[in-house]
This record gives sequence, C-alpha cells and structure tokens, in this order.
Amino acid sequence: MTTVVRAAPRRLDRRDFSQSSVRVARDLLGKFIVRRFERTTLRAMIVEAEAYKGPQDAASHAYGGRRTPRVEPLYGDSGTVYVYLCYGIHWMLNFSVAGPGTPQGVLVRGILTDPDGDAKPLLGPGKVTRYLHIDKTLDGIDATKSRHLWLEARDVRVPPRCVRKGPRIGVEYAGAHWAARPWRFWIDVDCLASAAFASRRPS
DNA sequence: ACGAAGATTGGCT
DNA sequence: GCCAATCTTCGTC
Repeated sequence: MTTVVRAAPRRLDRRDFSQSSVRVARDLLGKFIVRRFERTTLRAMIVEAEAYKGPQDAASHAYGGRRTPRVEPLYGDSGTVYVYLCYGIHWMLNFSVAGPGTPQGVLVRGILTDPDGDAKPLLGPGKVTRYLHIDKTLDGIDATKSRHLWLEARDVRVPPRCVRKGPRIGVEYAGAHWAARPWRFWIDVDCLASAAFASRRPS
C-alpha cells in the first residue's frame, strides 16, 4: 500500500511577489488563483502569464514613470491587485510585483479551470476574468491578505521542460524591440499531462 | 471639453 | 484576415 503525501496549500505571501516581474511571471505558472464571492469559491491554475517591467518598458502602463490614478496599484506593495478595463469590454487581472514604488506587473493570461476534475484551458486575459468574476471592485486590494482573491501554491510540479516563453501579445504599439521581449510564459499542458503520467509509473 | 487609443474577443468574409 | 463592440482613461486644446 502506498501513501500519497500531500502538502497543505500555501498562500503566496509578500516575498513571493517581491521578485522581478519576469521571475514572478515564470513562477506563477502552476500556482492557483482562488476567488471567493457570494459563498462561491473558484480555483484555477495559472498556465500563462506576462511580465511588464515598468518605467523602462514601452509596453508598460508605467512607461516613463507614468503615474496616473488608474495605474496607482502598480506602485503599491508587492501583491497588490491591478485590474483595468481594456477596449471598454474586458477586465485584465494583474499583480504588482518587485516591491512598493516599483511599478512592475504581471498579467494573468491563461488558466486551467477545474470544474469537478474536468480541467479545461481558458486562454486569453479577458476569458480569465470573466470566469473568475473579476472586475474593478478588486482593483487595489492586497492579494496577500484579501478574503476575496489570493494565490496558492499546491501540489503541482511544473517541469522546466514544459515551460515555454515568447513575445508578449498585443503590444506592437510599443515598438518592435519591446514587443519582441520574450516575457510571456506559458505551460505546455500536453507536456504537463504526460509528465504527470510518467511520474505515476515506476522508473 | 474633446477625441484618440487601448496588455481583447468573437464573428464574418 | 479583417473588423466591430464598448467605454474608461488621459493627453491635449
């Protein structure tokens, strides 16, 4: 008889969000978003995320040190939630990272939903927020403390060989150089599935 | 006060 | 591949 040791979920804390945006974007792969509202709890695994570097990054809302009311959450403490409306239709979910006063951010672009064990990929930042019921009311909250939205590390191992990276999406307006930076990270879910299968077999 | 643009998505040619 | 939807935000006048 085998015993499966399952670690308790660990809520991501200030330190987890305090690294550079590129590092956090990579590290958020395989982590879970937990969203609570009206006696409902939704959980989804992050499978795609993008890094924005702030003042130096022409694709960032904080480019050139821009500091308007909208982007203020980016300047907040690590783990502050930044939600904004895109094209008047879609809410974008971001986390401020790299420390207070440093407007780096990570955009969540894709999740794996888990309704009754039937995991299904939801790719696209607008689809992510629609599924999780995320809107402006969550803008500015602290994800390390909130009862409505936080992140968890659970028993999911993401083999490095299953991680892909490439240019960010929809930022051509920032110019070829910044649009080409490989700061979008995602999990090859097929690779992850076969890795999980392999780990269950004797070596 | 005005207007252009946007870290997207889905539908149609 | 092209384009409309939809509306807040912010630069400019």
